[in-house]
Amino acid sequence: MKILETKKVSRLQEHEKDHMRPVAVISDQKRKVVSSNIDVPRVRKLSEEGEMDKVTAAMVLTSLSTSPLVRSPPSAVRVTDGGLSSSWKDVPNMSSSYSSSGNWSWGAPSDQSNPSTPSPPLSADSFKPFRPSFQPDDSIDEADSSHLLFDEPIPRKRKNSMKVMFKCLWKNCGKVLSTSTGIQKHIRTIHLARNGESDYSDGEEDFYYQEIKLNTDSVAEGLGSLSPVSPSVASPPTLTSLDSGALDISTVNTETKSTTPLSRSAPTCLYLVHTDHAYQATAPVNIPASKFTPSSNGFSISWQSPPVTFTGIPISPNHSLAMGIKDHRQLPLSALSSPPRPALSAARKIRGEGKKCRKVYGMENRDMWCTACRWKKACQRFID
DNA sequence: CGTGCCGGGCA
DNA sequence: TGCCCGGCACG
Ligand SMILES: [Zn+2]
Repeated sequence: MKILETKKVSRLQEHEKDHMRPVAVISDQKRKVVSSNIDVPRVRKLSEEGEMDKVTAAMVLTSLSTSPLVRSPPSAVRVTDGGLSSSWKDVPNMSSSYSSSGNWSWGAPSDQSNPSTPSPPLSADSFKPFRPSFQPDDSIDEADSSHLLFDEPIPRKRKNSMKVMFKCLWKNCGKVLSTSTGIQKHIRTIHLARNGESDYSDGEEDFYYQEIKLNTDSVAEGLGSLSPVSPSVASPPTLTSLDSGALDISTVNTETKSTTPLSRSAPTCLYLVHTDHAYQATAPVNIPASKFTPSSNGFSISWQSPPVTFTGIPISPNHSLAMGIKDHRQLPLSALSSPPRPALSAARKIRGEGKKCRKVYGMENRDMWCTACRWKKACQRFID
């Protein structure tokens, strides 16, 4: 233990690059190392409510993917407090199943949880009793038989040929594109009505599409299951009709389009769930999430909710991506005739899209990564 | 170039 | 077994 600290200290000192940094704020308890002289006041103003509920709302939206009712919001995009007008009964969440499957002991044997949760300020505490008017007999999935995630014993095994697509989760839109940027642009322009700015992406689109992986072998069946609506998804022979340019064609969701600018941020009020992915390190179990509908094959929904930074590290609230408007065309050649291609995905992993602990918390807050990330293993907090 | 993470090394 | 790092793939 001593040595550990010393080691760490040495490392830090070596790199001592972050002098005035809110770094070790949390790591005090156990390894107070350098924190002795840093001593961050640890102020936490819960000022950014706006950010918060926006995020949460987005999360909710994500969860109820294809919500039954649509009805545009009566008014007041977001009630100040408490006034949330019920409506959406409940949110069937996605499969957040993560049962320490063999590997390392993610369980976090009830340790870290210090009196003052080192975790991000707004953590386990705010466990809101969401679901305002909830009928017990209704929904919430029937079979709560915790079907475990991966069908295979070894989840982390690279599948041979997997193709990853992105499906729009908007109400009646089921568009499927093959590139994340494509789907993002689609969502931005079509659903979020961000038409004005060509490409100004705040992370919001991330919540409205889902990354699906389908085996190239059984492409047909895969698509069939996950595209109940939207005729355009039929998926032409090879790749889908990917193309950022011509996406506004085809299935233009009527209501969303017609409801004028208000339609953006469709989810409206109902920002309460606040799932707050309690990360396994501190708060052992739960992540308020029921199961994903036990339909056919369960593909992984990319949930993830950016934990709303804190301390002032910018991470990525609105990173002004400085991309030119360059034409950016899809090189057509690549699709056809690609003998030496397949090896690409076969060899290694496909690199999950979602931000992992490292990017979220940053190098400086390394102590609040999940153990896996700290050890450069597959992240367990933000699975994808 | 930064990031995710597998394989492997060290205690 | 816990912890960490080299290094590689990938965007
Ligand atoms: Zn992680």
